Amino acid sequence: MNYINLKLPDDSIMQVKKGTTVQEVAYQISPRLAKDAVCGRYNGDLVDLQYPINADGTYSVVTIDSPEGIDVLRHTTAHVMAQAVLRLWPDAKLAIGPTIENGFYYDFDLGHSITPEDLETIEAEMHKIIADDLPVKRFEVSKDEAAQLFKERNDNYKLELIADLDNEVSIYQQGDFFDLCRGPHLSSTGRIKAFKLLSVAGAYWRGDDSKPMLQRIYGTAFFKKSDLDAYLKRMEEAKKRDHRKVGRELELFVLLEEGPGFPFLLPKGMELRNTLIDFWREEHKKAGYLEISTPIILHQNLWHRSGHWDHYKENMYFTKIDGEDYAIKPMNCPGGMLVYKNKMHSYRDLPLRLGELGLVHRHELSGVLHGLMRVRNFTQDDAHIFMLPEQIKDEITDLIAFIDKFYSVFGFKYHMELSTRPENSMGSDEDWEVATNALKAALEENGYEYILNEGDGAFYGPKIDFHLEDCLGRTWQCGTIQLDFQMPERFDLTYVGQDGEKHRPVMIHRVVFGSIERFIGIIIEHFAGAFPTWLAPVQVRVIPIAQGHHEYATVVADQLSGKGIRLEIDQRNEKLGYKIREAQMQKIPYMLIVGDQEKENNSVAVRSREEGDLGTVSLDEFTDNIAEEINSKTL
RNA sequence: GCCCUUGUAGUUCAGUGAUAGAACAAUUGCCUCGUAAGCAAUGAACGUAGGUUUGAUUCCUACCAAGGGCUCCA
Repeated sequence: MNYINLKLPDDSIMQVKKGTTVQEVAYQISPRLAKDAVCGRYNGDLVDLQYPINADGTYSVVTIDSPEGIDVLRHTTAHVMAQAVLRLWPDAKLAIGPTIENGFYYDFDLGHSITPEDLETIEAEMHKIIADDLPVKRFEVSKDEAAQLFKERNDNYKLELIADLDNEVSIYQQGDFFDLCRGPHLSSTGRIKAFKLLSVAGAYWRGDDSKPMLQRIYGTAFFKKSDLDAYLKRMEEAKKRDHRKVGRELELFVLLEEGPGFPFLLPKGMELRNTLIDFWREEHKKAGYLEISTPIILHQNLWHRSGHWDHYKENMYFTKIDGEDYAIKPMNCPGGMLVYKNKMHSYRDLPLRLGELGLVHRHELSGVLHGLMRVRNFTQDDAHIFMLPEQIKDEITDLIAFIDKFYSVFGFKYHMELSTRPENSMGSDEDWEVATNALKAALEENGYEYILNEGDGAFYGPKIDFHLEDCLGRTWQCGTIQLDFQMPERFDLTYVGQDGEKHRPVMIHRVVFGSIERFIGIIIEHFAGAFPTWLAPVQVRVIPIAQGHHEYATVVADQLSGKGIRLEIDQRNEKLGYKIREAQMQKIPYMLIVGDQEKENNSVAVRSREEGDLGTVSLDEFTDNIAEEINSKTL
């Protein structure tokens, strides 16, 4: 009898008979482990439970509570869904069916348009397949054999996939269904306990808009019903704080048919925006920035010169003035270049930091517009920093700390990504290398962790992007630092060095919020509309109990607004409970209830949005407290 | 831009081949009120343009807009 040695995760060696399956090994370690086993990891590769181990190697069990385990479950669920779809519509052709972050999808090509109602029918069919507890089997075949199989099913998508593969191809089969798949899979369909089909959507074959449009069904699956329910509940939560819904309810902004992708900010949204901008200006002044403003419409020659005509034309809007061609700016940089060129600069002036809250317009495809998150015009909190080459690293180091300061105020966590040279870009390889290395050095020498995105840079230079994470764990790209050797070259920017000669400065483009509008959308969802007091468009609502208290309410209001506090008085002829409910729904941080007692003692009864009735304090005390809260930007 | 779904009052949602209904909001009146909805009355809508039909908000077509999706490779 042959024995083999398996190295387990705790570095111990286990001896088993040659040919023992992954499942059996797990059972020998512990029956409990075998019960929770989804598949195994043998010599680093994921393998099915039925996989027989024939040689020494490392071994570990993948269980239902690991990310890989859930992935396998979802993958098998995708196969079951494909099987159900084929039973219902035998002429369907299968494209791809991978797992994604929170579930899976499968793309189909079929004549019938799948409707949301069909999802229930498909689910019912899937439940039958699960109830039958069909064993899932793996076969390894040659490419030609595989091609033969899918030719019979007339499935040109799979044939295309097979053509791209190496010699050995694996097929998974359950009942009458088989699919091309790398695996691994659950051992049988009965192990699927909790799944749900979520939506149908169109998707191009291989994401290419010149290829046929397929029908994609999204779904998700979990090992426990309670996990599925928790996931669905989290989705509901996210829906409740959707910035489009909250923005309407709190009267922050609107999007109208008259301006698709062009948001209107309402008075309260404008308060929010102005508060953000005040904060931005204050910090930028402290950090040595000067502020400029450049025109929205500029002559087309400028855009030829900047390279936008060649690289960004598709996203730009154009207009004619006095017979000349003009363009509406999609970016602020060319205007910034002209400001720099307006006078001579000495090396002593550098780094020169020019900030601009610039309104840019970009033509985005109609199908991608989304609330404030994806729009056709937005305000960038831009800045262009001109400096000596030897100042790059320090400047970037300072910038990272600067951006960090902003995000901390909102309680956002974030991570950074470094993007390198894309196709269709400008400049020499050497410039790109120098620029990329400077960014890398600033990150690495300061001990920052980052993700590398090859080929994802801007057309004029590499960049560091900041992805912040909101309270639901979703990430949003906001800040970015982009190094640019091209623009100074194209605009022939110079400074006079110590030697009295002209030299070429290096430039950084950077934003902190990214788009002010989008940042507003993000914080709406992050705070679910319940903004910290310093940001809240209305910080206090004074609520007189009855009409006899209106006069004192005005006294209270005058004192507070004298300190710059934003407030409203609710003088409607309604009951106290009614007014409180409404203020509560408007998520106003503080309600000040004033009646006879308060009037007598020059006090206010404070009710907080979060904690309810806080009791009575003197008007002066409340004024001091809230001023301090606003000043410190307490979360 | 492309695919699917959806457009009814300020908002959320009913509904019908012939008279379009509710709740909340708004306005007005009554109640003068102590911590999440007092009572009543009133005004207010079928996205746009064609077509089918005796008759269309409803069925059909086009357009406009909104929602989901179009990177995550068997």
